Amino acid sequence: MEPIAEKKKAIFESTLELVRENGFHGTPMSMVAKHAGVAAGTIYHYFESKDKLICELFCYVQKQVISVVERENCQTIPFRECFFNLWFGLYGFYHTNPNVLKFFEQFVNSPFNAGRPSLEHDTFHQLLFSFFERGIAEGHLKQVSPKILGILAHSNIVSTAKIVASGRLAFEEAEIEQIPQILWDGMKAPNIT
Amino acid sequence: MEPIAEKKKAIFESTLELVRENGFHGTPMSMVAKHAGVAAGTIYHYFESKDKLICELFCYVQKQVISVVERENCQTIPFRECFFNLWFGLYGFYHTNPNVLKFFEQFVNSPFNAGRPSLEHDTFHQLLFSFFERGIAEGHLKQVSPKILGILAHSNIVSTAKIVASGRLAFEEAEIEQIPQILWDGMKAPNIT
Amino acid sequence: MEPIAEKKKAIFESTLELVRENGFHGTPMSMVAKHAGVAAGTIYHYFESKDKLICELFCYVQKQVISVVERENCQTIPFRECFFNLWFGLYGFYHTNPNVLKFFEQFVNSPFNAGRPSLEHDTFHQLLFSFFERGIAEGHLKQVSPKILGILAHSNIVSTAKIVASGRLAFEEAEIEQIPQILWDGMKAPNIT
Amino acid sequence: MEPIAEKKKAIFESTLELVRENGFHGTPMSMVAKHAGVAAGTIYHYFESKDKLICELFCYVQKQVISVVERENCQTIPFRECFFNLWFGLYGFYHTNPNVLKFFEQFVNSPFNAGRPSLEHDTFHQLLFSFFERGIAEGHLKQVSPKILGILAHSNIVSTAKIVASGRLAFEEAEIEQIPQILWDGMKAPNIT
DNA sequence: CATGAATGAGTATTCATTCAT
DNA sequence: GATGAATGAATACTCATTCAT
Repeated sequence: MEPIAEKKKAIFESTLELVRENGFHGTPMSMVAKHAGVAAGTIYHYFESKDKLICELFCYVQKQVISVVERENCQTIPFRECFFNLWFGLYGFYHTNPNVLKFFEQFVNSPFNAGRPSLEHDTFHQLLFSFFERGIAEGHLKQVSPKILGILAHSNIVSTAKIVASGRLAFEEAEIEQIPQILWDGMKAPNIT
Repeated sequence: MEPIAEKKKAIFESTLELVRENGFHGTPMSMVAKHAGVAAGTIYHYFESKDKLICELFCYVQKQVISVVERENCQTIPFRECFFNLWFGLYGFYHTNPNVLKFFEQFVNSPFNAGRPSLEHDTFHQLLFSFFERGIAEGHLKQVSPKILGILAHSNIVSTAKIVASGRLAFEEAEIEQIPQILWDGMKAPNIT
Repeated sequence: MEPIAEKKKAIFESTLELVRENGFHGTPMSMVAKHAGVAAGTIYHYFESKDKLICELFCYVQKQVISVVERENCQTIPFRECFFNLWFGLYGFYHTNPNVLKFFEQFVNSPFNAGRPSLEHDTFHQLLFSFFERGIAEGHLKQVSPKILGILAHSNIVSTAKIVASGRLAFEEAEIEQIPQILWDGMKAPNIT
Repeated sequence: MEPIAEKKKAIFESTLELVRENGFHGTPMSMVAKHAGVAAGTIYHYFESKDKLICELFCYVQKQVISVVERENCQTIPFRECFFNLWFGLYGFYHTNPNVLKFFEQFVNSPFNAGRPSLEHDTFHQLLFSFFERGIAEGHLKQVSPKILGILAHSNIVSTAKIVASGRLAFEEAEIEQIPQILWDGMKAPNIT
């Protein structure tokens, strides 16, 4: 896998930042070009259109999220510990990369997201689902569709990161740590601690 | 409270539907006008700009959500039952009004949402937070910030409704019913059933 | 001649004031309506269009100017005195009615002025020209076309009033009084004082 | 001083001509674009808005007028001769460039002219005023504020050019030549010819 | 007479995209 | 590859005018 061209990366990062601040519509190609230090036309060497740029950026960013999941999802570690690692791993990633978080949320709720494959066929969700399958199979979790558990867990992480990032609700560190606990208590099989 | 003018309502409803399908940017005023059966200029009698239209629509729609919360949040009913009523009430509302759900999500993640008041000062969240305060005070829930519980519960409802509405994951009715149970189990105080 | 209807006059005066501040284009009918305290539709009872309103206003205002000329242009008074009376009469009128001055200037230089009759057939200029005809006939003025003298005198008055009104050049009262003297010295026949 | 870009000049000239015929408001950007042979968007590469275009055009045109004054205002030529050169120089310029004359008059009386510097700080008027200062200092002119003389002289030239251009008063060449003479006779010191 | 909601053609401006250099 | 001037379709918004009440 060849490393991403210097300029291509600059375009990605600029778009990410600008979309966070201004939204898709508030981010003209000319603005991306200027911020990335390239000419407007240059963007069209790397991306055939603005839509394509946005979609490729989504994939680029999703790969980062996937690598977080892959890092934390370790079969040799006890499931409970793994669950918390995953929660904090993803939360930490979104917390450290608020641009990504904001871009993701905008993308998911935009018409861009229309043509995407069903969740079953998307690597990120496959990983997520299989993680919860393990938990169920090993008897740690309730007998509930792993897909449901995956969605709930991820939305829980995302909404925590969003609310912290928005700064519209003051939180203490300690309070945040209670959140994955709540999630675990809700999902865990009755006989598990 | 005077009833909303006929045309104003038509504009609201058209916007809601069109924004769902096309997003903010994909919904020109001319399209709203045509769909609502009014002239383009007429919209500007009721709303001073597109931005204002969007923001007022948000308020209009949020009032509907608030009325759902008010309906279900009944002090005389045992808290546990009330919790499930609230969950299903909101879920049902979003499920029946997918336009609202989609509009909300787009709005919340858009630059429009910038100038809004902090969550503490918004009626919907106040109601939500006070509901969970009651649960904590009565000893049904864990000793966790009611704000956190409110946000988690609402994001749980929204993501459930979203995933069902997206049709990108097949669900059975019965599976959905497990979700508020998971949430309850996670939030409830240790000694409560 | 019936007196002008109450509302018609209010519309005239509002237009005069608003056009002075904002120009023709910057003065929508709705703004005139509001300022005059009438409904937008009402204006169309009195004037068939905005263009007509502007043109009628020009006539309305020109009558005021004409009455100034008629007042000062007195055959029984010596010409020289009459000349200075006329100069100060018109200057005083424009100075006291800066709205009129500004409106006039805008009108004269606008496309509205296109369809107007040649100066020979316009009452104001007829009066002006005949005043200077007298001065020439009586031997007070140079043997120059009275039309030229009329135009020069009026433009002299107008530019004096404009520069004072603009406030962009500080003047003392005494300085202004020198101006008609300059004009008189320029126009008077060589042997006249 | 780099030469003005080809297209920028075409836009200037087109605007000048069209504004003369139709006024500011009657001259949409699309019309300017078509007349200048460029796309509508191109105008916005050179001028950030219609207002800016108008204001820059004013400066562009004023420079032409200034160069006429500079050409005629020659210290080595006797003042009286210089005066007539200046009068005919400016008159000739306005007569040959009726677009400029009309544009100027419209501009000066429009709201655009609001934010302009006081006359003392505008190059054109500075030149004009210093010309008359010389005349006073050398004893050719009456002891009157040079600013007043400058304004009167210029308005005299402009109104002559306007009335000729309007075609609403028939003139013979010889009659026009009497006008600067009238002006000179009015301004000159008593003992001067 | 008076109103003001409604109309819709018209306008300034933006911005994704192209292409000659 | 890289540039950025040029394009022109698309869009928010204005405002003169109409007409049902």
